Amino acid sequence: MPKQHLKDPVNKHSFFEDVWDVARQIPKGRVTSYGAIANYLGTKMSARMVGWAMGASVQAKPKVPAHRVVNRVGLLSGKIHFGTHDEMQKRLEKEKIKIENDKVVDFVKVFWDPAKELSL
DNA sequence: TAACTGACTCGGC
DNA sequence: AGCCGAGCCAGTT
Repeated sequence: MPKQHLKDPVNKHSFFEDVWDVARQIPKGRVTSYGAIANYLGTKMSARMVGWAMGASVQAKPKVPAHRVVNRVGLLSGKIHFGTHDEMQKRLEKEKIKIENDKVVDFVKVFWDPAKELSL
């Protein structure tokens, strides 16, 4: 993870802020994918950076619901980055999102696409 | 400085 | 239907 450099990516408008801004708009009880966010930002090929930005979301001032962001198949690929591998699942279940075998049940139903929801 | 890695995704075989 | 390789951006080694 990035050390505290002189210029904090948090205060600086960057790709991170955009990702976090979108992630913060994810409705409760819904989830989205890294690719969906990347696509909304216009960099669909860089879905990796979205996930990487999520890793940096811990330093985001307004907390970012990173637990609502999963990979394209609804797999909780980033659960290990929540301290304990149960944290992400617990948070999702708290929002009435069922998790089965580290996957989001009814992923299609709870899926929230920023490119469609926010471009209205 | 160059090479590797990663909370991803898509297309080809 | 499942496995493999390529592209992406930034930070780390």
